[in-house]
Amino acid sequence: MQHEKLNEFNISQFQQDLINWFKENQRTLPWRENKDPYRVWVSEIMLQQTRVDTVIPYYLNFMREFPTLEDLAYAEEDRILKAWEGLGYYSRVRNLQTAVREVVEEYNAAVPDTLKEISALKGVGPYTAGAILSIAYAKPEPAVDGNVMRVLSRVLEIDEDIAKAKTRKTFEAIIYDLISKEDPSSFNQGLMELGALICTPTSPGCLLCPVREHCMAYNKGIQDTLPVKSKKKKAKRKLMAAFVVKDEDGKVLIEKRPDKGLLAGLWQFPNVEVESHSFNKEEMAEALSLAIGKPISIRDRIQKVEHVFSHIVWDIDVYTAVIPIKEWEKEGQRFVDQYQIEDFAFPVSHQKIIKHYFSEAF
DNA sequence: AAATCGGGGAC
DNA sequence: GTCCCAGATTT
Repeated sequence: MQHEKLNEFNISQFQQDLINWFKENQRTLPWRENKDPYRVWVSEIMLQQTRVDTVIPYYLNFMREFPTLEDLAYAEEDRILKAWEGLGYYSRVRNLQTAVREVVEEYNAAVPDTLKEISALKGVGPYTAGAILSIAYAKPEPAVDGNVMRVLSRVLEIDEDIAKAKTRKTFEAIIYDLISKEDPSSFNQGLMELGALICTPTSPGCLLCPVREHCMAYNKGIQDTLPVKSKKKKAKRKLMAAFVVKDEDGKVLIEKRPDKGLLAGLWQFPNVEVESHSFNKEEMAEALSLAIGKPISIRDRIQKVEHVFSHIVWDIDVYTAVIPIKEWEKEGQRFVDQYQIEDFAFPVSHQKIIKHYFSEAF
């Protein structure tokens, strides 16, 4: 039994109009050069919650560094994180490597082509599984992302809240009936490309839309009221103190973040959360001692950094400190100069500190 | 079901 | 400032 939303809907004509438009108007993108499952996979992970224009240079560099599944499987963690530096959601690349290693070991380096097997891989959720299966293996599986929910909410006048997790299942159920069995790749990519180029979040270009005739929202003139999406609450502010600790050679102390949680595995300057930003040298010295496990006195406050995440805002005061004698370098800590520091992956917030510190004569 | 997990670009 | 982006995982 077909989904009720598709009664009186011309499915085959919709498929044809969408696929023809996609074939004529799709952008030339590096991951569309061929259908190599590994290349498709990497692109889909990078594209999660990330714009095409942002991904392109990262994708080109990543495929140059890790051209094959095996290259990625055997790479060191600091190298893959460096390749991901600035892209955000860093667990994506750690999960990708975990999954690639499983494919090498369990599937003889061939990306599995069944929903059950591919969905079991780390970091491969419902969207990514459908995207790889349809694009690389021509399997008629739905790949429901934000674009698809926006486009179909308008075409079929669906007013479920797309911010709710279960709403994705509604669209998946519809797409099983709607998807082209002859060309599921162009169908899925066509929906996404349409969302990116025409059926945009604000002021959709309906007059240029290839499926305008099929669109219930357009025919009612209510395309601007869809999709329905509840708002998320705003980020919480955290006051931080970060420290550039310099040794007698002018090298600075960096440390590796824990392998779980926010910015896992990236490198940073020692830092702590503070109650307030009053510049009190004794207070800050105590905070620094807590951060690196050594008593050291503060020299100056040199910079203020504000960094906005989705759910947190870091308000960082940056201090310098000098140690007279270099006497330690514990596990997960390094003293590096301004050239060595380039080999380590830093969160953007601390890249701002590097840039400022090494461009001035402190 | 809600929170966590980055960063940037468009408005 | 707000929204949202080819989402997945954890709580």
